[in-house]
Amino acid sequence: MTPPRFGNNGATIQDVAAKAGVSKKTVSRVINGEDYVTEQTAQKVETAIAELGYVPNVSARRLASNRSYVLTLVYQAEEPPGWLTHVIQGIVQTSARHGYEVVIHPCEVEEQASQKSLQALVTRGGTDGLILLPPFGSKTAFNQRLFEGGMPMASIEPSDPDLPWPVATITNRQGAYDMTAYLLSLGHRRIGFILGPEDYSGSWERLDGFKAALEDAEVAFEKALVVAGDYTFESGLAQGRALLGAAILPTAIFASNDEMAAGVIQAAYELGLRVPDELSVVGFDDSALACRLSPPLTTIRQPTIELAARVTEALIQRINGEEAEDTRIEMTTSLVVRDSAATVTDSGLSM
Amino acid sequence: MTPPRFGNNGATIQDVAAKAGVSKKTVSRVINGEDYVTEQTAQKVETAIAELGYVPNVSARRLASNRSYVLTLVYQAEEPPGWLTHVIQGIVQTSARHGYEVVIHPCEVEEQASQKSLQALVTRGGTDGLILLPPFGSKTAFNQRLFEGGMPMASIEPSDPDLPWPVATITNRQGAYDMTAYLLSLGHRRIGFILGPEDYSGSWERLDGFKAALEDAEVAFEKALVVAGDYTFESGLAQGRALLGAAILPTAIFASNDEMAAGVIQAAYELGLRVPDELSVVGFDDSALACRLSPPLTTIRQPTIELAARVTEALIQRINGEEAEDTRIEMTTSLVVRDSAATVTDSGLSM
DNA sequence: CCTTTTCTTGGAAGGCCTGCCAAGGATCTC
DNA sequence: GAGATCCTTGGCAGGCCTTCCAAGAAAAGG
Repeated sequence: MTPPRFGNNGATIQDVAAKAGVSKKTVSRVINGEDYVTEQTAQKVETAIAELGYVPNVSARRLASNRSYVLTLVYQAEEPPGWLTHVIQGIVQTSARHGYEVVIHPCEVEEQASQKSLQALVTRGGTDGLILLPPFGSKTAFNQRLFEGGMPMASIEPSDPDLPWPVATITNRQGAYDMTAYLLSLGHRRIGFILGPEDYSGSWERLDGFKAALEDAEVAFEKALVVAGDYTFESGLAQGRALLGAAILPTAIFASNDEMAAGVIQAAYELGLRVPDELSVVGFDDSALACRLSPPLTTIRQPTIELAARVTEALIQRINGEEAEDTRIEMTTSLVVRDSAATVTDSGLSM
Repeated sequence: MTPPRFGNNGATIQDVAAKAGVSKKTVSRVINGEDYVTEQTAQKVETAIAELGYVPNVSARRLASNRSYVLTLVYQAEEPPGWLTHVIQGIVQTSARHGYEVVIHPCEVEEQASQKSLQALVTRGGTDGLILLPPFGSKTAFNQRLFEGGMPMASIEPSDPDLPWPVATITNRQGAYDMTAYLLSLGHRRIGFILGPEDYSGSWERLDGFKAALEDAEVAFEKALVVAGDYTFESGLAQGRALLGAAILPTAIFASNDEMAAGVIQAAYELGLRVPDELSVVGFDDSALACRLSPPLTTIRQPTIELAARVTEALIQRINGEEAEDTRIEMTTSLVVRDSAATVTDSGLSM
């Protein structure tokens, strides 16, 4: 009936204090790296800690300090972004350095339940900060309420372009511009574009970059070549089929993320179109998928781990009440040329 | 200087008790669903809780009960298994139902540091249970020590076949048998096999199933057709090249996971071999990657979410001191036929 | 009807740490 | 050299919940 115990049957702060011949409070100061402790006293305490193998009890610390030392990662359960594991890496690395743990909180979208569970997590003091992944980084009434209630939060690739909390994003527009310029340099003039979800601001930024590159190259923008996807493989497949079944065929398709690009490659495969000889296909994100496709996907790399690390840093600063240096982090993307795009050829044009 | 606060500025158990006209202890009983509370009293308490919007403070509960209500997921940081997000889903669902939160703990393998951080997590009472993903589910001295120290733990797809703690695995042998039988039914007789990491027991079980199917079909097992990979895409690519560059060509290649199968497909692509017309390629796991490849991969599905859910259930039972019903969970796999394997043809044989 | 068991509640005593305040000593200032 | 200022340490009072124990009420048993 009694629950089993583990750990902290060992030393407590009291034991360390006794061993070092100081007060609990002084030990506490040493542990937390506070000022006003003599080098000598600190030394004694450190020694005692080492000898006893003392590790502070998190629960007690949390209760006393009214902090949880927990950061919560909120993302979509069913369709997590392909870069989730990278994001986690960045967050955990940084969190660990500051003594924070990371709790994961996969949510159902549009779900009352997930709001309730998040609300509960927050009100019971279960977390010190929230990191929101798309599509949660938006100005919903719920988020607004959390923010105004003083909950530190941060977003990676937010849905809304301007949020009052720290935000980390990439140069979506420039990335799309670079990719489009690259395709143009290969001679492509009819380039299909598959848009991301309408409610992500990044989707529009990518479209924007695409348009800008066309304009700069004085290539006419054709509305018929732009179709709407939602960053899923399935939408890429469907829209790929649509683009390749239309009257005027594109010689290249720029899917605005890798998942959709994989869908396009599959659509091409179904139709017996060889990539890149007969159709160039490019993506965006440089997710794990990209180099596993055949042909390996030419795409835009985003420095996800570092992005996550930076935003975590900013969040922790905010938790500590420090004025965050950068409340809007923007990291630059880079073009990764692999094999899925090639110079436009006759066969491509004549199809 | 003072850290910001959020939440639990609201009601405490004391407030609820006052409002309901009972003692704190009685409220506690209601919250924890203990016996010996009248329906009527419980009702009063419930009402008070609802009206005050009371949520118990986790830190206090943790300190008092000497439990953390946290489960920790341990996995490899650099090369997380492709089914990680599914595992997380299963774990979180089940944990949430039991009031547990899930902390992620990506580790470096072979790293003193990760052991230290895990040890710290454990001794300071930061977690009630560990869920180990490969390659951590093994009989290392460190794990043994944790286990003997009374730390509840569980493994998914363990490296060692017999562990003293609960283990969840799939029918690796049967799955590989089924796949091989399927390939044989398509007429393949020279089937290449790419093995997983040597120190995973699952790798050998899969090889075992492969051999058994050959034997049952009275097809000679050729050692030269078995090569060693390590479940990474890169190893699949390398070994795919090796198999396809050898003197006697296989008509099909069975990569023992999807990542490696993707590598083989890429190797075939490089050589201009059409899959499945000239070479059949199959995988194992039915990871997200499988249906995104072109052609979509024929593979073996493992019910990852449910597997994770079941093992989490078992772990929580153990934490609660209940004798776990099943200490070894084995779930059955199923063949998923897509397009990457086809009947063996002349072209394949004559290559 | 009284004793024994079962149910239902309450009270006190912590869990281990940190925040706040105070106090003594050292250092500085003019 | 006396007062002001800083540094360094300690003590106490919680934080909010649970565990343990006790006690009264109700039910059961003889």
